[in-house]
Amino acid sequence: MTDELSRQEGDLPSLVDQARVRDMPGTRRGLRTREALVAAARRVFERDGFIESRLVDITAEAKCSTGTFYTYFDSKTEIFTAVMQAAQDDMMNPGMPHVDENPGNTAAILAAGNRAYLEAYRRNAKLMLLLEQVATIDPVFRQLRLTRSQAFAERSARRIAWLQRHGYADPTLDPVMAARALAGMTSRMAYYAWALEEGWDLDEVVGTVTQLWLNALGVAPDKPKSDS
Amino acid sequence: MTDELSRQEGDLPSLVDQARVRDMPGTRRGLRTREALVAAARRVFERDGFIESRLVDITAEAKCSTGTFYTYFDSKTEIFTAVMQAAQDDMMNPGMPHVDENPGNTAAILAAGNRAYLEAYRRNAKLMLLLEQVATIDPVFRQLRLTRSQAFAERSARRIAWLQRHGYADPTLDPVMAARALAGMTSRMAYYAWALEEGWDLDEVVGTVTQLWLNALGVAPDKPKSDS
Amino acid sequence: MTDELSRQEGDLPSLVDQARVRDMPGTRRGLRTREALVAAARRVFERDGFIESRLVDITAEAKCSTGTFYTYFDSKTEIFTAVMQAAQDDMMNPGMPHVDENPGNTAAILAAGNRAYLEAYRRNAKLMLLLEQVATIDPVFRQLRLTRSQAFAERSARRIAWLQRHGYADPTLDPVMAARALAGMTSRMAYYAWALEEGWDLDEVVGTVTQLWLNALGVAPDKPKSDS
Amino acid sequence: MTDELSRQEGDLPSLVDQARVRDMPGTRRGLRTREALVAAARRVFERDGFIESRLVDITAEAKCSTGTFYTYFDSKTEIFTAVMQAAQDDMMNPGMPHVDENPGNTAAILAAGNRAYLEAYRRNAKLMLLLEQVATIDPVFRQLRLTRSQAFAERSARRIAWLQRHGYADPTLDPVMAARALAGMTSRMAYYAWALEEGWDLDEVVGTVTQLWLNALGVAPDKPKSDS
DNA sequence: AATGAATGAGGTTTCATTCAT
DNA sequence: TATGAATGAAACCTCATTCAT
Repeated sequence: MTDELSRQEGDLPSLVDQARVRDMPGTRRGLRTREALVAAARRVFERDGFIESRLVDITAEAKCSTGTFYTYFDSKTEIFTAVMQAAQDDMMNPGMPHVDENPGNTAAILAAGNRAYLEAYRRNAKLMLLLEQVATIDPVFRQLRLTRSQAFAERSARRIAWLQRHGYADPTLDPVMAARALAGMTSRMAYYAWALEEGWDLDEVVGTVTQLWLNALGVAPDKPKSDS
Repeated sequence: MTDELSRQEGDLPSLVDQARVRDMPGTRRGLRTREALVAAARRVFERDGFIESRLVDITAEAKCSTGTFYTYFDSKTEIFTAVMQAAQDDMMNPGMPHVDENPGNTAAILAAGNRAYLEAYRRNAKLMLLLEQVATIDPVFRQLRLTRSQAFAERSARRIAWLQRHGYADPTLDPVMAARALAGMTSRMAYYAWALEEGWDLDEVVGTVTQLWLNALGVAPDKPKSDS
Repeated sequence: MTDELSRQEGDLPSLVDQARVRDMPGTRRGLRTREALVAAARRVFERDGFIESRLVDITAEAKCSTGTFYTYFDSKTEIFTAVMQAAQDDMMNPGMPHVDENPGNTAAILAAGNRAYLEAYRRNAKLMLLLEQVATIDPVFRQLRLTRSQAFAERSARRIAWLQRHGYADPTLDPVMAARALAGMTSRMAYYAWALEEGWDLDEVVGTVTQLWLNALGVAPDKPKSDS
Repeated sequence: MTDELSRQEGDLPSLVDQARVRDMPGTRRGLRTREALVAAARRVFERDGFIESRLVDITAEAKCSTGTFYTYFDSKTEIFTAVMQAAQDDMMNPGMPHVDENPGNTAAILAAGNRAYLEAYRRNAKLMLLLEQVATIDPVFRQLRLTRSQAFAERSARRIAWLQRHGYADPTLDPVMAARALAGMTSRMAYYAWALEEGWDLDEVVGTVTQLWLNALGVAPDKPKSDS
């Protein structure tokens, strides 16, 4: 039982696999131009949204010609993939501190996982909003998100089932559905907090969300459920 | 304590107020044309999405000319408002059965509220997906959704606070934030179930979600929390 | 044995069938605009060639906006089809005078057919050059020309076979291949005379071509071959 | 009276003169690169046509960079000239066997000339189609073809005039125009047979075409016209 | 002599909106 | 109130050619 809950919806584990990007340029100059384009695209996308942004805005921001864009990308969608790609490492490695994986420590484990996730979300809030938008338009990205959140839920589901089997969690819950629901709750809170509104206190969100997870699963702070 | 939890994110209480539509046509013929346009727009929007749909598709579907469209609406956004408007009644009146509002009956109340909400969502799943899309584009609709979910949360928050005050719910939770989180969880589950995937069993979803609400709030099935 | 030789390569009998044009506009105004576009396109095509001409040249010539073009045509190829369509009547009805279809009159029949064809070609020389160009680009038009010239050759072939059977023509010739060759000769002469060069005398061309047909087929001016 | 009829439209006698190519590269390496480019260009042109082919396709096929192209050629047109140039030898030396140039042998001479021409055409059919296309676009190549076919016609015309003067051919024909017509017929047959359709038997085509030449000119198989 | 990234003019196409009928 | 042709700004994309390395 390792970091089963340390990743949640919003990470981008499979973006690489599903939306292949074309071969990287061979020369150093080409690499610099490509990076400039990706950075420019991120700024423009975050500023104007995916739909409202124009390729010419991106090339202008990157200080290159429209033709150059097509040297590296085939479409707005493709450079969006590259932007997400570049942000992936940060989203994928939320810098979760080590926590003792002892079942009696479930509260701390969940807290750490949620904090890591929410912090990563906050760092990339504009990008997440962007992904939300693109997912409503492009079925590929919609499917991507779905697959990903299913994968996350599965891990949480395994942890929940384990807790249930050992008497640490409410045995009446369906582990898969509960996992989906709670992961969805967390991601939605992140969305409210940093994609839409601004300024909720991170600690407060972490505290509430973790508490709700614990309560919802029926995990007693320090002893197996069956003991009560 | 009335139906504080019976409405959740996804309803459209304030659509009328924020996105004004122009005056209704005077003649009977005009009324019919307008209705045909709204119905056609709903079909086209649901089929193609808001962005991908063209006014000419809508007018073709409504069997009228493009010019006629502008007799009744000023823009694509305006007819979208009208479509949402027309769907509002169903979304607003989820047909919730009467439930005894006794605090000891909290489980049944929450179950009924969740069921009503989820059923309404399922009936209007495509429209909800649509709203999701438009909200990512149009700040008016984004704000609308936010305001609405805040309003819902406030009602849930009041109920939670009431339960806490009377010893029926975990007193350590922030009622406002918990309300946002749990309402978000429910709406996200509805989104997964009927906007993205297909075929989850309604009863199961209702059961799981309600159980999670109850657990999360620490509501004992039949006795105040303080009694335990 | 009627006008078997009265049509040759260059006519457009099947253009209608193969490259369907979209429905005609309903209103008188629309009809006028469409006609203006087709007329403008013919002028521009004849002036600049198909490849070199731009849609904007056509719309400028027709004094309408670029958008209007797309109300009536989907592409440059489609309006080219329409231009050919419009020229078809003239090419199809070369105004051949009545000639006595008596076998002893073969020379006069061939002369009349060739004259009619060559005159029609001369009237539409620029258009024929254009078709030549488009045929080298677009397989549809290439196939069209091939099918058409095959059809023409078949008719000539029947006439030749008839002449052979009755002893009026060289029986050693393959009627089908001879027909293809002689029709090709005539069309090539028309091409040289009026598509590339300018100023060959029509009567001279008709005379030479007819004489070559007669000689080539071995048709004696006034008596069956077998009599010699 | 030498090989006056052994060359016809389709050969490229004057390509060198009219469309100058730049100086050959000095080094062996450069020569190899240039040759690779020309060979690649021929393949690409034959595959995609002149208009549809892109320089980048050619350089990719030649396994060199786009920049290198401009070391050897100034434009797409120029490399096309070079491709034709390279094919010229084959087209120019159709490998015509020696035939006794005795006037009584006219049939054999014509047959040999036609066969040599048609075989060369068949070997280079795709290239001829290509030339056809470029000629419709580029006035230089159009003029080239015209000049060439005029030159050929002149030679045939001289032979025809000679035959007429000595009573071997129909004296009523205009030798120049008849030559143009018959050469055009032959080239058109080659075009039908191997540029458009496929599978006509070479011997049949040679036989028919030669027969038509003989008949058309009124050349008796074995005796002067005046003897008949 | 070779490279290949950068350029940008030049084309095509779309579609919300207007307006004369 | 209804019509539907006309508009044209605004986006997209291509590719021959240049040029710094």
